Amino acid sequence: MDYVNMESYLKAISDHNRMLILKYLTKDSLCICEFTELLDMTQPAVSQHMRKLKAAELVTEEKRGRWTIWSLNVRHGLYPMLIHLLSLLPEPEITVESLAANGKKVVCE
Amino acid sequence: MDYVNMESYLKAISDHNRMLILKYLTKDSLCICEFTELLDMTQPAVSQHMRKLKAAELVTEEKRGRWTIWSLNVRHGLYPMLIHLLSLLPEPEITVESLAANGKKVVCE
DNA sequence: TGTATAAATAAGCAAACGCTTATATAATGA
DNA sequence: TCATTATATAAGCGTTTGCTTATTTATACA
Repeated sequence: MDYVNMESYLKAISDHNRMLILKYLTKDSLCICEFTELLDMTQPAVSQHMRKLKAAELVTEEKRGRWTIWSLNVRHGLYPMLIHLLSLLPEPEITVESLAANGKKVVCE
Repeated sequence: MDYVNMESYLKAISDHNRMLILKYLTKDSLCICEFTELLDMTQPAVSQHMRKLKAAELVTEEKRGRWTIWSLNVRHGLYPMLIHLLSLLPEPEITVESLAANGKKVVCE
C-alpha cells in the first residue's frame, strides 16, 4: 500500500454520509432505494456515493432483478480496520428495522 | 466519537503529503524548515498542512527559539490506529538521516 | 540597532467535492 | 406493448482543498 493508494482509500471513507452507508452495511446488504430512506437523500446522491465506495473497492454490488444489492467488501486488506473504525461510531437513529416496519424494506426473492 | 468528528479526523489524514509528515513524525520531532526539505515543498504549504493536523489534534507544537518543533500527539484516542496505518506505508526515500548528512538537520540547544 | 532566519497569514486560483435537477437505461409486470 | 420502478449518468453550481506568491510577525545574532 503506497501513499497514493492510502490517500484514495481514506478519502473514500472521509465523508459522514459514506460512513453511515458503511455502518449500515456492517449489518445488512442494502440497495440504493433503501439508503435514500435511511439517509434521507436523493437517489443520484446515494448512487454517486456508492460509485466512490466501489472505486475504492470498499463495497461490492450484485444485480438482482431491478435492484442492485450492495455489500461490504470483506476481502479488502483494510477491512478489519474499517470494522474497528465503524465500531467507534454510534448506531444510526433510523434503523433498517424501522424500514421494514414501514414496508420499505426490499425483499428480492 | 460521532460521524462529524470522525470525518474531520479522517479528512486530516487523507492527504499523501500529510501522511508523509506523520510518517516522519513517528521517528522524530521536526520543524517546518525540515519538512520543506524532506517533502520538497514551500514553507507556507507545509505550514498550512501543520495547521490542519493541529486542528485535528493529531500533532502538538513546542516553540524553541525561532523554531517550532512538531510532534505526534500520542494522547489522541486514535493514535494506536494511526500508528498501525502508518506502519503499512513505505519508508520515505528522503530520510531524516540524509538531512543530517547535508547539514540541514536543526539542532535546538 | 539592523539583518537574517523561521514561521504564520492572506489573497488568489485551478481542481475536486457533494449536492442538485434533468434525463437515460434497464428490468418488471399489467 | 406500455407504464412503473430502480438505478445510472450528465450537467451545473456553490464550497472546499491544496497549492502559489506576497507579506507580516517574531526570534536570533553581528
